[in-house]
Amino acid sequence: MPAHAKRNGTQQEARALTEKPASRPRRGRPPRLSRDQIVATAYEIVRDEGAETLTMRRLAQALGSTAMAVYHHVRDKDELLMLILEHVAKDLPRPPLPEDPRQRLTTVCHLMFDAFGDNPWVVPVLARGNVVGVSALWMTEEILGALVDCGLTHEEAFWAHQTIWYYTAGQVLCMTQEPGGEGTAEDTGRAPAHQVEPHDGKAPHYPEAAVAKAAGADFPHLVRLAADSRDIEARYSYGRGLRHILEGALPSV
Amino acid sequence: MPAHAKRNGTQQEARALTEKPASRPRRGRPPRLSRDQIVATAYEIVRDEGAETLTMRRLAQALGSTAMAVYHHVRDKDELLMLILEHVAKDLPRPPLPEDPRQRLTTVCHLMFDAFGDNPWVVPVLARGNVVGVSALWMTEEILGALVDCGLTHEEAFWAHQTIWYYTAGQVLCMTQEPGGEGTAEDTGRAPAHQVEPHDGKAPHYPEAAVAKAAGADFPHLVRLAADSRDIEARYSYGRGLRHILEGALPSV
DNA sequence: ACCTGAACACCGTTCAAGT
DNA sequence: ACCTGAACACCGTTCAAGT
Repeated sequence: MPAHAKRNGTQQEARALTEKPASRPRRGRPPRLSRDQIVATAYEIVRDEGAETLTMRRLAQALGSTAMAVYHHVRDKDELLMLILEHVAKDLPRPPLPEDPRQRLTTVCHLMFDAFGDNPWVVPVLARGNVVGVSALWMTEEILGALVDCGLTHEEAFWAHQTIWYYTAGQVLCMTQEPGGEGTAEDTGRAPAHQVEPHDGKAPHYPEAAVAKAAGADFPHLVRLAADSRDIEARYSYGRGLRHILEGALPSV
Repeated sequence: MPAHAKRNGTQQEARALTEKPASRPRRGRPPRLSRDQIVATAYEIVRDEGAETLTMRRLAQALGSTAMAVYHHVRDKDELLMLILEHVAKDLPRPPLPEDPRQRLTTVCHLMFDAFGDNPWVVPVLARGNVVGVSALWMTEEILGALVDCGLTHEEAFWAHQTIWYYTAGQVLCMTQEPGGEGTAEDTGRAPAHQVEPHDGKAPHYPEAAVAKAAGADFPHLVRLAADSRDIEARYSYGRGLRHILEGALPSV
């Protein structure tokens, strides 16, 4: 008994019936799925529901097709992820950049950070390193160029770029921690067990949790920090860390 | 923290069947598995074969038991990971630290980075944020303390710590990219398809791959970098990025 | 109390077959 | 050429039962 025998009858047909130019006579069955359609739908899933909910079966269902039909257009899930990556990189805004190299630097870095903030799932994909988002390469080029224009050698520019990249990637990855599912306002009823009880409505904050755990030990700075770590963290930003890096990496004005 | 909140409400006492006379009379079957044993074995798997090979079934097999036996000692896989984390944090070296706060800072940061280098799998676990390795908390404390001793306010110290942490986490996460399986010297026979051909024996390097992909575009700095990016990268290090951050974050001497 | 085996609801992917 | 369904080799976890 196939569990999914019932189809969602009227789904999205007529969507990709763009004109066939009639030039090339195709043989065989006309395609009902296209790479672009697959990537667009996969992107919507990833954007709306997070990268971890993207499975081949889930995608197929959204396409009104089967998991294996997707494999006819895409080699495997890795390639699919790479295609989604390209899809978002392509549409990234590329505003005019300031002349001053130092301002250009911080502008591009913030563009990069914001792009990741909108698509945090790309960072783990990028960090795996076997993938290059061609359409976002201009950012790397601009950063390197601006660093050189600030007076660094090419070697120093690469090093500074590495540091900036690690910092950016690390921050995006660490910000993508909370699942934030549907249980926001409603208690799920699960016992907290060894987990620290949330201070109020929010999830346990790192310094608070740390201090609570290290009850016995003598960690004055941690304790002091835990007191108002939320406020202090609210005043931290990507720009602050970036300023530190640039002030240390660039020749002083 | 309740942790053992579900105490024995059914305190039936003093029935004597198979007396374990001497000390505490245990009832029921004597345990053949212990939490410590489970954690130690799990750590060995993770250390020797990588975090992604750790599955409950694999662990049970290494223990000569079944997957479900493990669940009697450990709530779920998340708790298991946290226990392994504690296990390695506990054995971290804690050498005497230099008096000078600035030297202390770089020393502790390098200790942290090296610890992660030996156990890169912990960074994704830590980045999920719902876990605190109590036994490694002294590093956070030392970093905060040293930053304050360098003249920062507590707020500034926290910010600098955030930047250092993001940088460190990012670098460890990005270094953990290559699977490095068994196909090192032998061609697997798979077609490279759209993937860039390795330059020599090694995996395609980021700038090389990037330039190869962006064939048409005009990216002079990237091209220039690709020429000898391997050598330049070899001269980059954690210390270099850290120095930039600290020079920008600390008051100038 | 501690452990077992079967089973559930998934996953990515291969394969042989249908149109 | 394009799509389908069944099947393989996995996952984490629940459940009822054994000792």
